Amino acid sequence: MTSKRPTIDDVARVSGVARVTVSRVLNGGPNVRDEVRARVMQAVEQLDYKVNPQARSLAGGASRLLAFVFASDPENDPNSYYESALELGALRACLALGYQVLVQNVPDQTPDYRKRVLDLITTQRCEGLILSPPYSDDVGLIQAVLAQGCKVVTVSPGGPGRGTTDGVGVDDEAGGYDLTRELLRLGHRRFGFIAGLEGHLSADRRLKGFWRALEERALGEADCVVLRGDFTFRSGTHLAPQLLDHPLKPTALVCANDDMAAGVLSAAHARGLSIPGDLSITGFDDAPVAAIVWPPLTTVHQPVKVLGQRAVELLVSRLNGVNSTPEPVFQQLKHAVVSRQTTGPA
Amino acid sequence: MTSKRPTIDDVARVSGVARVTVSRVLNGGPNVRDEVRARVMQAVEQLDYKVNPQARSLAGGASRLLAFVFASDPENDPNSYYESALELGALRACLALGYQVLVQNVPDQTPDYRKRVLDLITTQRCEGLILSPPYSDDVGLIQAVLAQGCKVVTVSPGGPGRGTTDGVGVDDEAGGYDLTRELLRLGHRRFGFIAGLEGHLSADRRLKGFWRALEERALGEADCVVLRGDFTFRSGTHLAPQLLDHPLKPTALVCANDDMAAGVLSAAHARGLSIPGDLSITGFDDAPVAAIVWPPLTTVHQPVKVLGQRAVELLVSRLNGVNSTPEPVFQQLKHAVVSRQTTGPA
DNA sequence: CCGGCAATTGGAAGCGCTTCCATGGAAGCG
DNA sequence: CGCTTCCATGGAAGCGCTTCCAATTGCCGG
Repeated sequence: MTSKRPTIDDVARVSGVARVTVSRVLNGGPNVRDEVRARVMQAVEQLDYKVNPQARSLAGGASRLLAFVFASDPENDPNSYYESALELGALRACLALGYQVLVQNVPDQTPDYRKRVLDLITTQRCEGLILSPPYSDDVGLIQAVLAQGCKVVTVSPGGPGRGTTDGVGVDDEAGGYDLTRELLRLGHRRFGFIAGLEGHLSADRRLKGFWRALEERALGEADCVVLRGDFTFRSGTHLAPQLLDHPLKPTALVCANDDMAAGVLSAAHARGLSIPGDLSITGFDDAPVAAIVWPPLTTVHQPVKVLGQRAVELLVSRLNGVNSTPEPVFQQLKHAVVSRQTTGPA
Repeated sequence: MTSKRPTIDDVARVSGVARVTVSRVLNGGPNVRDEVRARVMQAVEQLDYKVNPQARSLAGGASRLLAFVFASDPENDPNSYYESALELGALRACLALGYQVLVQNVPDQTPDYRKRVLDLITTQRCEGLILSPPYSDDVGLIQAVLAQGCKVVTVSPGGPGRGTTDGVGVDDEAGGYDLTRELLRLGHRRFGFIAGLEGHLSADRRLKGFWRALEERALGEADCVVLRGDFTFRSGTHLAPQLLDHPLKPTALVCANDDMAAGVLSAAHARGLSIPGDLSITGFDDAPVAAIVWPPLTTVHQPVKVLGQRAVELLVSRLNGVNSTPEPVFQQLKHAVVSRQTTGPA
C-alpha cells in the first residue's frame, strides 16, 4: 500500500553520516557540529522522516506515554464536564510536549481497580499517571504506582494525596467559604448542603469551607442539613425533596457541584418554587450546565481545562528531570465565585 | 526501582520451550500441543508476564493503535456530550479488544487540519482512524488516509462519507421526519429551524427529514425560517430572537441538537414565554442536558456511546480481517423520539 | 518397510532505534 | 614536543518481540 516509511538509516545515508549521529541530532544531543546538524535536518525534511516511537521506546526504555485515569461509572452518563475538560487540557499539553496520553476509565467500585491502574504501567508501559478524584487521594494506590517507578500527578487532591506526590487544583475550601459568605451576606441563615461522593476529599473541602463561614457567624450544625449525592443531576433531583421538606426549612441549598445543583433546580421547578425568590441554589465548578439551566446558576468557577494542562506539564517536568525537587509540588490555581441568578436575598 | 519486568525469554526458560513457541501461544497460533500451551500459560501466570506492546509492534509491524479524531474548537468548551460519549464508547470497546485509542482534537478551521490527521498515521503509527463529523464526510481526507494504508470508520456520515468507507450512525433523516410528524400532529404549522454547522451533513439530514414531513402536509419553505448555528448553547441563545421576532411567528422551534435547543429554551425563558404553552422546542441527540433543562426537552434519542463502541468494533474487524467485504459497511442503529415537556399543542 | 506429508518445535534474522565504548584529531599544558 | 583532555563521530550490541525457514517427529499408503 504505502511505500515503506523512511528509517533513521535512510536519513543517515542521505546526509552522509552515521546512524548514531542522526539519533543525536534528533534528540538534541551535544557534540554535533552545526554544519552536520543542518545537513541531517535537511535530510529529515527531504525524506519526511518521522521517528518510530515504538522503536525509540524499545531501545531507549522511555515510552513517552502518560495515562489519564478517571472513575465515572461506565454504565452511567459519559464522563462529566469535569473529566472531559481535564482530559482536553491534558491532551493539548501532551500535543505540545510530544507525549501521548492514554485515557482510561477505571470505575472505582470495581474490586480490582488498583490492579487495573497498575496494569496500565506494566501492560502499556506508561511512564506517568494523571489521577483524578477520588484516586487523587488514594495514597495506597499512589504509593503502589510510585513504587513501580511510575510518576504520578494528582488533580484536585483533597488532603493525603497532597503530600504524597505532585498535584494541581484550586483551593476548594476557600471556594466553599467564599460562596457561603456571599449567601450569608444575602441574609441566609438556614442551609441545605448536598455533599459529593464519599472519598472525594476535594469536594469535602468545599463543605469544610462552608462550615468555617458559618462558624464565623456563630452558626453551626443545627443550621444546616447535610446530605451526600453522587455528583449527578439525578442525585440532585432525588435528594432535593428531603432538603425542601426538612423541618429546618432551609432558604439556600448549596451543592458540591453544578450537576447536582441543576438537579435541585429542576426539582424546585417541579414544585413550582420561584428561584431565587423562594430558594437560593448554588453549584460548584462553573460547568457549561451552570449557564444553561434557567435561571443560570450561581457557582464557583475553577479552570478545569487549565488544571489538566498543568497536570501534564508537571508530570513531564518530573519525567525529563526539569523538576527534581524532593518534596511534592502543589500548583494551586485561582477560583472565583460567579454570581448568576439562582441566588437572592433570603 | 522496579525489578525488571520479565520478558518472553524468561517465560520460555521457565516453561522449557523456545521463545518462538511462547510467542505462538501468546498469539493463539496453531500447532502447539495443549500440554505445552498449558505449561507456557502457567509460566506466564507465575511470572506475571505481559507482552511489551512496543516490541511487539516493532517486530510485527502492527501497532494496535487507533485514533479518535474530533473537531471541537479547543478554545471553547470541552468536547460536547456527543464527542465525550463517542469517545467513552470507543474506549470501552478498545479495552475489550486489546487495542489502544489515541484521542485527538483537530479543529477543522485550521488550514493544516488534513496534515494533522495524516500525521497521526505517520508519527504515531495508528492503524485505524475513527472520524467524527464533519470529518466523516470529508471524502478527500478519508481517501488520503486510506491511501496511507490506514483503515477508517466514520461516525454519522451524512452522505459522501457513506460510500467511501465503513461507518456507523442512526438514520438522521428519519429522526428529523419522526420528530416533525409529532409536531404536526400537535397542530404546529409555522416553524423555525436551527440547523447545524456547514459541512455537518448528518445534521443536515435532520433538516431534510423535517422538510419531507412538511411536504407531506403540503407545507413548504414559506412555512419555516431556517438559520444555521454551531451546535453550542450560545448559538441557540443568539439565534432565538431572530426566530421569535420573525414575521412568520413560528409556534415550534426545531434545533439540530440539544445544546442549541437548550439555548433557545433559555432565551425563551428570558422573554417570559411559557414553554410549551407559547412555544414548542425540540432538540436532537438526547444528551444529558435534555433532561436537565426545565422543562425537560423533547428530542430524538441516539445511542451515542454505542455508536463509539460499534465504530471500534467495525474498525478492528477490518484490521484483523474478520470483515473483508469489498464494499463499505454501514451499521445503522435505532433512533427514537423522546417526548418530554417542551412540546405541546400549537 | 520406506518415501512423503502434516503436525510441532526451534534457530536465526531482523523491526528501528538508543546506549555504551572506541576512535581519531584538535587543542591545551608544562 | 610529548602528554593529557576534549570534541565529534562511528561501530557494535541489543531492547523484546515476530516472522521466515529449517529440523524433528509420528503416521499414512504402497
